[in-house]
Amino acid sequence: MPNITMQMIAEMTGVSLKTVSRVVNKEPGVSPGTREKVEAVIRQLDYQPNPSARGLASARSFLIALLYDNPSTAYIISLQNGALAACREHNYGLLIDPCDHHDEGLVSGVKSLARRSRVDGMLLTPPLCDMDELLDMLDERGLKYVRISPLEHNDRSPFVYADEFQAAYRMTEYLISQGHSRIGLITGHPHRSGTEMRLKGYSKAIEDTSLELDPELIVPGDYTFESGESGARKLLRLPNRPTAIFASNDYMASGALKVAQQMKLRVPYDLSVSGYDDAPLARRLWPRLTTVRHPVEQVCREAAELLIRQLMGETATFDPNVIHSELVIRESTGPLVD
Amino acid sequence: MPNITMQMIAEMTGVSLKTVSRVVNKEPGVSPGTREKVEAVIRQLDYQPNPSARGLASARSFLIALLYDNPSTAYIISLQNGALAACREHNYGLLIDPCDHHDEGLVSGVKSLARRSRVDGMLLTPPLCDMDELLDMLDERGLKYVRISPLEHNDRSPFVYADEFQAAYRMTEYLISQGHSRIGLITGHPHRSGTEMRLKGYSKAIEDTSLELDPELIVPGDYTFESGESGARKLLRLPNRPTAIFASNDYMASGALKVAQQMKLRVPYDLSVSGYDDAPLARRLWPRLTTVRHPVEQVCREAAELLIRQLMGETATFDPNVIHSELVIRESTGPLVD
DNA sequence: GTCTTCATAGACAGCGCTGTCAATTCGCTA
DNA sequence: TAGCGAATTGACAGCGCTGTCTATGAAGAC
Repeated sequence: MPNITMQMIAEMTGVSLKTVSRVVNKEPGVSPGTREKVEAVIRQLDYQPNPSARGLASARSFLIALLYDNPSTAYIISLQNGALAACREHNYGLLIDPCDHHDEGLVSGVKSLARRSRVDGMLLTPPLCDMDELLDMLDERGLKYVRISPLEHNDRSPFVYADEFQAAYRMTEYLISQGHSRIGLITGHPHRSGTEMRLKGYSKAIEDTSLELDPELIVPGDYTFESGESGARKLLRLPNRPTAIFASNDYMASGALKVAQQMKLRVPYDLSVSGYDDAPLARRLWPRLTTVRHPVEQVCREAAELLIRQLMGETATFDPNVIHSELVIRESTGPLVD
Repeated sequence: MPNITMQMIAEMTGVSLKTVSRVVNKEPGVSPGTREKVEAVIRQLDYQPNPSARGLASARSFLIALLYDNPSTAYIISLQNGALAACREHNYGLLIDPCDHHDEGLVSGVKSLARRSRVDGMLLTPPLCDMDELLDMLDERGLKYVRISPLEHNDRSPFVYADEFQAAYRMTEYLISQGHSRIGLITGHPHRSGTEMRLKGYSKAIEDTSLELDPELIVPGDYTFESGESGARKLLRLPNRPTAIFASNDYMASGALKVAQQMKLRVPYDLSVSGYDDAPLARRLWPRLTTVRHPVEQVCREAAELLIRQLMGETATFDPNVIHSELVIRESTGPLVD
């Protein structure tokens, strides 16, 4: 059985090729009656347009690329799932491309990808979305792109991010509501997006509740398990140690958990520990981590939607696209219990 | 600057369009001199053939799909990286498609993907590679596919797998060499590939060392953390408890670790625990897990190579493609110490 | 020197669609 | 009832390649 073509649909319906094309692409200028007739035949034969022919004739590929450089597999998979959802909806293809932002050849590598694959647009994730060199190249080539959780909320291109400030604020507020007045914070990697927003959310919540914002209680981390350990150790050795630790991600929180266990502190009775991201790990630890569900998938989905809509001709919107995060309360936090 | 086309290369070199095409596709029938001249111009202009045009003219898409249905993000990413490596080498595109093998519409979903995207071939991962219905559909449509770690090593299609039998054998042998004579095994999910090979490797190693193969020491698991916990609990409550536990994957090993800690058993001094897969988790636990590095990436890379070579016209090879695994000795195993 | 053979090269017709522009029809108005 | 603009439809020329077939020229056989 040969593949079904537009020509065949046209002949069967008794209209011209072009009219079928109009129906398939939901273009205007087709009477409702004709449209319906054509659609019926299309459904009946389960016609699928040939992407190569479409691409050749219209000088587009109906492909977008997702560029990432992140060590966390769970994060990448979430991104992908989000992007895939949007792609499926609009019948776009998704090409994935792992990058290394330390690589000198990154920009030329991406350029070469763009030339080879002829993708119509790109989704840039941290830290790639903050590399000016890369953005310059894309601008130069006229490639559309959407940034995901960029550090800079400028209007260089559309971008999407989660309300990490607000989420951190609410987490801190929650810990305070559990009776904690000395809450330690282990910050994230200084050059990563989110780090600052999480810190600011924490600080603002402390201030708003007129607790003391003790700089001793804020220790640096870098999102690794090890930095969580050392951060927690530092906090727990303080003369007046905190009764709760808010780690800026779940890996660091699990490091904190380990230290607490080593110091014979019972979590949550002697110490509350909370994380951020709701990584799979958060549910596997014991006690399970109270954390923030970082809506990575939705953020990426929204970004892909935005990109595709732009490619389909909508004018770019530079409104901030904020996705809402959610607190996940589990067993690693609670009031102090003797 | 308009895009460079074959026509332009042809004009610049003073040869015909078709000759350039021959050079680009490394077809025979071009004299070395001409070939070199054309290649020089191609390099100079950094010409990249238009995939849509190629696809349209040759009725191929130069795209392959990777289908997966697996909860482990690390596993998926490894698969992807392997497939991507092969694709990059041969200038193929990779489309990824997460599936749900419980979904009734799976087969028709994949069919629809194939029709929409026109992929030239597919990479099937467990458990999809063992769904006869799916394979039937692919055969019917004439789509080439390569199976990754299938349960059945038949010659329905080429397939690639890792030497899990051998790896489990060597792990068991290693534990015996550390002085353990009662080694518990927590098996994997009964319907998953690998499970049986790991079990058989264990059994054979025990027999070959003329130790007693005690059925009490083999407890069922299903690759989840929880089943690791309950399996370990069962083993450690045995009157004559094992001094080493070999869990069929790292999640279950981490469950065993937790139980050991709860029972105040010092790992590895009172109990050795080993896993399988070398998941990221294995390095994050304390003590770090002795495990087997499951060469997922290489397996998938090999599979993609095989598929692409087939698509490029090589006749299918049904030789078993076995990829070698490696033992990773860390701190969770060792001889007993009082 | 002619004839065959082979390696090399080019001409040409699409692949299945979209964009442009021209043709046709329809609903009204005057 | 002619006339007009808007809505609807279709004809046609490519998009940039590949596959098929034919042309050219040089080498070798006789």
